[in-house]
Amino acid sequence: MQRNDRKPPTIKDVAAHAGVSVMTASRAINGRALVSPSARQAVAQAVEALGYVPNASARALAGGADRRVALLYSNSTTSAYLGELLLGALAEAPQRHLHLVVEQCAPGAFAQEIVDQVAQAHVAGVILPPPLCDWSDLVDRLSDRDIAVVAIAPDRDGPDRLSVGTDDRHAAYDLARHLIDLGHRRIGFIQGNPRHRASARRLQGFRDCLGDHGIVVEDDLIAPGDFSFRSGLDAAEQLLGHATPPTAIFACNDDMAAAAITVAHQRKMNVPGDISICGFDDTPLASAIWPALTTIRQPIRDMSREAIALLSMHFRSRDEGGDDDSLATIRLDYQLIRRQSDAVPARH
Amino acid sequence: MQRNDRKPPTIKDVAAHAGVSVMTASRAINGRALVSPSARQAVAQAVEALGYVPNASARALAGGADRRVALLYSNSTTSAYLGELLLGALAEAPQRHLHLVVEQCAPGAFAQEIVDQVAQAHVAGVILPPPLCDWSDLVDRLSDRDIAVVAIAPDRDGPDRLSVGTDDRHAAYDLARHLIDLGHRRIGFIQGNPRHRASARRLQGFRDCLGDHGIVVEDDLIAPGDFSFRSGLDAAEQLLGHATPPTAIFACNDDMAAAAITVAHQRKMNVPGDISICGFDDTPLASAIWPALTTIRQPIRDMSREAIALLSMHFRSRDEGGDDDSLATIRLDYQLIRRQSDAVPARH
DNA sequence: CTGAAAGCGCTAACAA
DNA sequence: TTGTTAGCGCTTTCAG
Repeated sequence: MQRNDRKPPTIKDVAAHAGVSVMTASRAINGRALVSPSARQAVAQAVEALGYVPNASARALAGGADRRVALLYSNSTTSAYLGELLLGALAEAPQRHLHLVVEQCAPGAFAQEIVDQVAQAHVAGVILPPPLCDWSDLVDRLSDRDIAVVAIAPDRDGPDRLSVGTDDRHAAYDLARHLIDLGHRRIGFIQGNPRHRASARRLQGFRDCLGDHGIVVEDDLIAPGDFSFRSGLDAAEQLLGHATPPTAIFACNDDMAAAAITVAHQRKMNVPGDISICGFDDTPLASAIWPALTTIRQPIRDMSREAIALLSMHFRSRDEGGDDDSLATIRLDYQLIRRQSDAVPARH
Repeated sequence: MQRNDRKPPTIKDVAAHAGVSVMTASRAINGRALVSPSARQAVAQAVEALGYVPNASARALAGGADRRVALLYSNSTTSAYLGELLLGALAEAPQRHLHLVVEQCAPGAFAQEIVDQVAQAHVAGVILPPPLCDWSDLVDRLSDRDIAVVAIAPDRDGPDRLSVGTDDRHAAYDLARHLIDLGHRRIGFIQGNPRHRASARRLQGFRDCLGDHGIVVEDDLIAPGDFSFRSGLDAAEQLLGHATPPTAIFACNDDMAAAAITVAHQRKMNVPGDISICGFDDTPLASAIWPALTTIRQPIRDMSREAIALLSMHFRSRDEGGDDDSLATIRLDYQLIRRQSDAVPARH
């Protein structure tokens, strides 16, 4: 039961223990070339024996390569989403020699104020989760100041900007496909907030899938919504009150799916026996309710991880190749999470 | 539209700009004593003019005072909770000159493994959210290794350990009081998971309050639960199926309160017209459903903020006073969030 | 009250 | 393949 040492070992201790110079130790530790296998191994053993952990501050200071990057969030970012983003970013940043700072932008602030705030923090780049990433005035001003921007799941992406996201259309297609594979033919759809472009993309995926399977999409079965539980209630009433109600409902997010379940229960319908209901996003709500929702999970944590990686690569290429802007869009895989809210349709 | 400078200004630039030595600048910036008002002001102006931001790495390296502290979480910590904890800790840590690292402990790991992992990271202290903070084997082993531990909302606290939390009993008392003030006399209670001591404390607060107002607590009106939505469904059925049902329900968390609302709706009852329903914790669910829940909010973000502060003070006193362990328990204020799920009872 | 010198732990750059 | 020299930006001595 070894006690916590007063002073943690430094690279000097490692070098001494391994019988090499500090520089060789440094090189070995960082896995650089130009180190003999024997020296490499000796250092590795010393590190192990001493329980050496590099001092990040010293490393950053000496390397000069420590850059600050900010994760900016607004008060409309839910803490669950933010939590995931933070975990991904916090895990990746040290490995990329980036120092992460987290900043909240004041509610109702002007773009210029936010830019000033960020600039004052001397960050070289910012990660912008929605809805900030879709605030073009903000993004433009940041770019004008020479601050790199990575958008997380933006409404619009393209080769002219750094972004990471998932393919909403494709995910919606897959979820619809899942329902069709179960045997459903009449499928109701609850739309998301029309102001979010993701809504349109999810609907598009849904439509494409039904079309590809030769199913005609009735307008009556596409109900409006805005992502709120409340709107899901109304939409579900419309769908389930239909003369020939659907055997499945595809809600554009989990909240509205939960609302649909509530309405189904009010109407004494069994979920999923009488009606299958699927959500989107895999929020905590999805597994908090009964029946738990079959839904689509976005890899939020991976997104921020990739965002950090993207920034790191961007800085590197900019430092080296001059103005070589290797802008990129990373597309991550979503996941269909199957739970208990879907089943084969009841035979009539 | 000033461009982002290649190199951020250093303390040297500030000193030069202010016409003083680097040392005076340093002292002024850190608000130390022994600096003439004139020098202090000159430095302040220089900082302002140059947009100087101290380099945290350099500061930590030189000061030698950079300590690492870990926020340890298990996979049973929800991301919303974790997100709040992170925001608080990330905001406070830099100010206290502490470097925060975030570590997940592997699911199913033994206490010893987790301790080894933490020890390898060379942290001087850890913040333990529930349920980790109630794992006494883990806490003991950490202490044995001379690693300071701050428990967040532990089941059991006392003068022998560092902890921060809220007064569950008191909060429950207040919420019950709120219902009584509205005019309710028959109040149902849905218990939390009996394995969490918070459940017992909430029930105690509820009982105490009713007792203080001369209301007899019928055993029939105390329904079992375990914090899950599912259990809330059963409990609400029991309560609302009672020969003389209560006019209000106090659920031990939001999930169960949401379940109670679902059941009430199934029974064609109006919430809050026919029955008031309150939750606890103010999770995102509370405002995602209709009617939005009146509930108790725990200041999670402040808890982690205080936890960092506690660690900082602990280190300081230990460094100075030798083995002076000024252990402390911080109790934060909760907040009663009034939304739309409660009202005065209907006249019969 | 102020400043000069030294060094925190590490890694560029150079030399050997 | 290695070691040496310098210095990152800041703060701690300790002397003015």
